[in-house]
Amino acid sequence: MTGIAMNNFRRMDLNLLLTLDALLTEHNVTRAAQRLNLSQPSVSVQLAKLRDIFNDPLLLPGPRGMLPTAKADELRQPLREAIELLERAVSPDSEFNPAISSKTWNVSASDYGESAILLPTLSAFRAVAPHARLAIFETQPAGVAKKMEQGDIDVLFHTGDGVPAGLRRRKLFDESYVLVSRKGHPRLAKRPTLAEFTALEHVMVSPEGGGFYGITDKMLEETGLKRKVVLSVQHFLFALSALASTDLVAMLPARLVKENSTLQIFEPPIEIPGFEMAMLWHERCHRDVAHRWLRDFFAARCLES
DNA sequence: ATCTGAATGAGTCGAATGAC
DNA sequence: GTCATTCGACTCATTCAGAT
Repeated sequence: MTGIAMNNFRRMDLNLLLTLDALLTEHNVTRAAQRLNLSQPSVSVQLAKLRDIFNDPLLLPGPRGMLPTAKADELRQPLREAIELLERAVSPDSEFNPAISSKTWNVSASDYGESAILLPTLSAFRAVAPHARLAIFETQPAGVAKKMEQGDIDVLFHTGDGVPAGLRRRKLFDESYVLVSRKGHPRLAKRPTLAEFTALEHVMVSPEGGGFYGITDKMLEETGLKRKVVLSVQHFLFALSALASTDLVAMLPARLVKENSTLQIFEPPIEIPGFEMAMLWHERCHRDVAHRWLRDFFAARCLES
C-alpha cells in the first residue's frame, strides 16, 4: 500500500474522507463544517485526525484563508472521484426521473444565453420537469469556475472564447451575426451595400462594458473600412430596446432576434465570422445522472431550434 | 437469547487563546 | 474582527462483558 500505511488506513472512515473532501473544496474549516452540517470544532478535530493519518498538515494558514499542501492537492481529484463512485454505488436511484424531481438547478448565462437558449427551452423544461426549479445567474467569468467547483453553479452557457480552464464542454450550436434595425427604418428598406452599411449609426454589445471595437470592426478594418458605433451597451436586451426606439442598427446574434416581429433582419454586406455557443460544467458533475439528463435536455433542444 | 450497565467514540456547545 | 485550534463538560449511540 502506498501513500498511508495500512494501520493508518484502517483508522480512516468514510466520514473522515467526506470531511477531507469538503475541506479541500472550501479551503476553510468553518465553511467545510457548514457544508457537512457539523460544528466547526468537530471538523477541526477531524482535520487533526486526518493530519495525523496522512502525516501531513493538509491545509496551512495562508494570507487569504487556508492553503492546501502539495499532498492535499494530490489527494483532491482521486478523492472526489472515489466519493462520486461510492455515491453512485449506494444511490437507490440509478436513473433520474425529471417528472418527479424537485431539484433546483443553478444556471449561469449571459442575457444572450437567457434569450437564445433558456427562453426557447423553458416551456419544454417545465413540461418534462414540472417540479424542478431553475435559478439563473448572470455570468461573471472571473469567479464562475470556482463556483462550479463548489457546486454553486451547475451549468454555464458560454461562447467558445475565454472559457475558464478545467471545465467539461459540449458544443450547442454555431451562431451567426445578422444586421438588425427597427421596422420602418428610414435608411434601411433592403439589404444595404457595404457603403450604406458603414454610413449607418451602430449600437454594439460589449459585455465587459465600454467597448467600441468588435469583430465587425475588425473585418471592416481588413478591407480598409470603418463603421460608426455611437452606442456601446453591456446587455443584448438593452441593445434591442435601443434599436426599437432609435434609428440605430446593430450586428446581433441571429438566434436573439429570429422571433422578434418588431425588427427587420438582413444578411450583413460583409462576411462576419460567427461564434460557437457551448455548455460547460465541472468534472464533479460529469457522471451525475441528473446532471447528465440536464445536459442532454439542453443539447437536444438547441439542436431542434 | 435477552437484559443491564460500563466503556467508548463521536458529536455538541461555550469559552479561551493565538495568529493574522 | 475573523478564523482556527484546543479544552472541558455534556449528550447520545454503540459495543461488549457479565448476569439472568
